[in-house]
Amino acid sequence: MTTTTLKKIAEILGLSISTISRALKNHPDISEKTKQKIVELANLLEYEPNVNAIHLRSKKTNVFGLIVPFISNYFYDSFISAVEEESRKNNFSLMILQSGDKTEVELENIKLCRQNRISGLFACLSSDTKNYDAYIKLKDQEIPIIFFDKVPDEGEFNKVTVADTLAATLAANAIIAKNKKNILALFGNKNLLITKKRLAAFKETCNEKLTGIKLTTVHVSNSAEAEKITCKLLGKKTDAVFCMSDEILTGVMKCIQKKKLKIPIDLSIVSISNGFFPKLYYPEITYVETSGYKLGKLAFSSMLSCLGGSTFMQEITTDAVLVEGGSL
Amino acid sequence: MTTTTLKKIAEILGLSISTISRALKNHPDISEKTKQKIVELANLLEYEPNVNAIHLRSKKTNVFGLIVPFISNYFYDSFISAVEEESRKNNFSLMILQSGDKTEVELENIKLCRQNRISGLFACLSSDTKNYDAYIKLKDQEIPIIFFDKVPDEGEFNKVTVADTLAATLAANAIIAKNKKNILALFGNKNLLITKKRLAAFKETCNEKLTGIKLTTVHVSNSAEAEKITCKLLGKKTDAVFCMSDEILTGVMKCIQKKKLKIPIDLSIVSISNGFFPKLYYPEITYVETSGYKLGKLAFSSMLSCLGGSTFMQEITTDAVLVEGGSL
DNA sequence: AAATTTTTAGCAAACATTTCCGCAAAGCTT
DNA sequence: AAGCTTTGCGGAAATGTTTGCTAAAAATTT
Repeated sequence: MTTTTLKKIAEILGLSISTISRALKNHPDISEKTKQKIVELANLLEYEPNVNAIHLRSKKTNVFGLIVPFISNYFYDSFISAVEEESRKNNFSLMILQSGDKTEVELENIKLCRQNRISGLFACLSSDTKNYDAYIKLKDQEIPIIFFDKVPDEGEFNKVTVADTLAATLAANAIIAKNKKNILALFGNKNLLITKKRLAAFKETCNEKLTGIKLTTVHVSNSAEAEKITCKLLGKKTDAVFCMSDEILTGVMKCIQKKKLKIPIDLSIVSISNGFFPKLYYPEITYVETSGYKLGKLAFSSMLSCLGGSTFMQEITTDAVLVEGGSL
Repeated sequence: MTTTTLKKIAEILGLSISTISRALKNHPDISEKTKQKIVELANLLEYEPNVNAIHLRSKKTNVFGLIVPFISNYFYDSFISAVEEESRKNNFSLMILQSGDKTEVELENIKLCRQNRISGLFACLSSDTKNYDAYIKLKDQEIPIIFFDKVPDEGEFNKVTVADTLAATLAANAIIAKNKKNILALFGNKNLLITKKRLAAFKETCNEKLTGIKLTTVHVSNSAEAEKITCKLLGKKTDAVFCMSDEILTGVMKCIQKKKLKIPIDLSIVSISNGFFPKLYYPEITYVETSGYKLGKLAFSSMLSCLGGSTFMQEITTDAVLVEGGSL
């Protein structure tokens, strides 16, 4: 079965290609009678416009690129989910690429995006990406870029991020409000902006001198390490543990189960999270929600305003709210 | 900055477009000297072939469609991850679409795929999709389809599935080997083929008459329901719980935590799983691994052989192995 | 009835690429 | 040196769509 094209319809109806094209776009130049005939046949033959031809002619692809360290991830999959939803609603396609958190693959992905003449790019940096030339090149070609989550720490870019400072502050305040005095706080990769922000805000809010709190902070690079270090550092007097992320939370909770500690009697737990993992435990973990899904929606609307002509570069932040579980 | 095209290079060098095209493809017709000159300039101008033009001409897009109920899911995201990896390695692009487990959206997605003239489709059915006409239409257009996970229960299609029967059998055998006599087994949506297979195999392996096992089976539709029903049905004598999926496992485990049961002393747990969630708990849950990642790799190689000309329709199954945790 | 406007539809170019032909010049064989 | 082959490159068509321009036919106004 050959696919239906404008040409084919034109030949059958003895009309010109341009007439068919106009009729299907409801152009006023074509009479109602002709239009009807054409639309009918097009439906019958299940005509689908060839996007490649359209893109070629219009020099617009209506395809977005999306680069993410890993698809299979607590946070990114919900971000992707949101962007996919919006893309479909707005007649865009989505090309999703994962970098494996490696700069070299990230660069390769950017190249792929350029080859595909994407209309815009959603990008999350790999942990060790420090050079933004490839992105600047895209900008020079007037391809809008929305950075999310892990964003460049310098340069004029559009960024959407979760409310790192606010989230950490809310978490710390919640802990302080419960009069906890000996806090173990676990953070991720210390090079990441996201870590720096959360750490700074948490520390400042605890303000040890003022509150009389003893705060122990530590950096871990994955869940297993979080488990190990928690088991090691958890002292008799520790009365609260703060987890910067879901990955850390899962490690900490494994240690808690191992030590058979009663939450929240023996110990309080508070996390910053997307919201899924805290609900896995009983009692459910109290957390500050930073939603990947919301961030995705935000990123998309940001993209649309870029396409709409806005050249205003800014960093937008989602909100963060404390969700009470039973762990505090 | 305008983008570089063959035409542009041709004009600068005073050569014809076809010469440029051939040179960049290392065609023997072009002399080494000319080739070198052309390649040099192309690199300098950062020439990237326009995929739309290529696809238009070749009538091949090298784009795969992938339809999945949800991106943000225990299983599918690892499947997607594998397919994305392979696609990139093999110079294909991937268009990922989620159906929200709704047949109507699934149909819309298929339409999108047709519009984009995809070279092949990876599809997972929505729970209540019973009509395969849209897929048959694709097949008629000679677009290969690889169904995965939730596959049609009739018709000539390519399917890749996890080893449902084997997995359930392995799990049951592991439980029997430990001499458990009173098993609670939780299964998902009873309309799904995957559920039917696992249920049948599990039941058969337990063979109550022969083994003297008391088996209680129940269907739940989500994690919360799994939790509730476990809390309700878990009797004093129950010595093992089987979970058909990760989603069910998380619900069951929440109940376990609530009841403060000691695993595996008070109760044994065995699950069929992708492998991530069992490692969240302490002790880690013993599970039969059915990897979404492996399934993705399998689906992709299946797709490649379809593109290679194989018209042989078959159902392929990944293997399944028991991974010992400490819950049995 | 002639002139003008409106309606309706076709022509052709352009988007970037590939590839089948064709053709001239150079090299080769007798 | 006449015929033959090889080398190196260009012309043009084709892929499916859109759109500015043009033009015939119909409807309307003088």
